[in-house]
Amino acid sequence: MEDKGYLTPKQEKVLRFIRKRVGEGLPPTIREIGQEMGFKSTGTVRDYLKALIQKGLVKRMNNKSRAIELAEGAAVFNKIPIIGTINAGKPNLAYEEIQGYVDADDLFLGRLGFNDVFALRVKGDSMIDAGILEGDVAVIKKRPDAQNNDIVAALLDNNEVTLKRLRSKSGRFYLEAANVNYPPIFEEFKVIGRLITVIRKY
Amino acid sequence: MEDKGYLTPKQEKVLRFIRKRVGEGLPPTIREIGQEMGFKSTGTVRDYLKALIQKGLVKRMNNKSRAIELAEGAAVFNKIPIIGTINAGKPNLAYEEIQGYVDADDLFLGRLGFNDVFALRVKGDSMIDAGILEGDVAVIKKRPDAQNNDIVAALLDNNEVTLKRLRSKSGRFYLEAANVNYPPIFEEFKVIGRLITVIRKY
DNA sequence: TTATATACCACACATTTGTGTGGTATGTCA
DNA sequence: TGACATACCACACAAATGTGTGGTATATAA
Repeated sequence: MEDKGYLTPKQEKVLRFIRKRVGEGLPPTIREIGQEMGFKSTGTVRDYLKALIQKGLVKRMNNKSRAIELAEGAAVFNKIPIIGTINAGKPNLAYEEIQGYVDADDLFLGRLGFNDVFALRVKGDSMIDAGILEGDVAVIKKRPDAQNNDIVAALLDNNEVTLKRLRSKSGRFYLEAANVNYPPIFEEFKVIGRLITVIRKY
Repeated sequence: MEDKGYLTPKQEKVLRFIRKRVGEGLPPTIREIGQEMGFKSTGTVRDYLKALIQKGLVKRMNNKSRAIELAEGAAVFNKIPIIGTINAGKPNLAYEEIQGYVDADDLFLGRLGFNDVFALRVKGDSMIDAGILEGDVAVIKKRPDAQNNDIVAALLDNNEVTLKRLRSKSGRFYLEAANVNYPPIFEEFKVIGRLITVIRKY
């Protein structure tokens, strides 16, 4: 199960094909894989699938057509390359040095359930020193284990929501803006969720 | 084809089920749809599919199992609710006032092709005043129509990449950091792409 | 009344698809 | 040499799945 080990070139090619097809919305049949790979026997494809299952990259359901699922680590659709780390301070990285790939979905939400997640569009500048600007989308995970120093969405007494950093001083929690022009909030509040992602589109 | 018109409640339910299954990676068979809907005949399901195809919401390939595709406008997986606008300045919005939904994929990349897009992880603090922090993922669209004031990924003479704001002064382009501690860059450079999205995970 | 449309069911049939058994050829290890 | 693994092929069979024809019941319009 955990023996991901090395994949042979052909095993990799099979996996890539499965990924592509799953990404397109229609997993391949055994014969379709065989055709893609140039195999003339369904048995051969099954051997490859067995190997991929063995290595924990793929799951299957029996007696169901196209029922091929990418296992945890292999579910990488919507891949975009990460071409290294850009240095926003002093440039220091060569171009086109692809470090790997990220799954767009993964990058966005990770493997959270979508049920506990919602998004808010940020208005105002009270979190500007934390790099959160007006217009950004703040993705919040509900009922989380929010801790001191986390940025949280909080419900205030007047039934309004605000995004602030959760702080505690001498045992008491309060909300702190990331902007010196805004005073801390000491009134009653309830933490709705914790900020897990910020997305900004230009 | 364009007669989306209204869907009957059952047609909507069928469409929802297809969406769900496609989102899960395995489109349903005709019989699976029938079972979900309580239909006892495959013919009934085919009538419904025909209606959905007629209305331009679904596409199919013949003689292929599970070959149901969501047409353009219907492909909305990964929906997360937007519960209004959060005010990071002064709280002013009621909780649970769902404004609508966004498609996670859409939020992330919009409807761009993935081919011209890549990501960089930001290092350093030269763009901090633009709300771009160390560790953020910068999504770049290649060979774009970069204009003055756009934030761009630029290739410098020494073959290194940097993220800066593109500026022009008296007809000449240069790169400007968003941090007073960094001087503008006047040396030779080539714009690789334009910053379209910033993602930060906490 | 007839005609037409909607909303289903029954069921036979063809095709697609998955399963299972067994085979050949090649190479490696002992 | 024998034992074993890898990498394939052939092919029969069963199960899943899509297709096609025709039926019933209900409502609506002409």
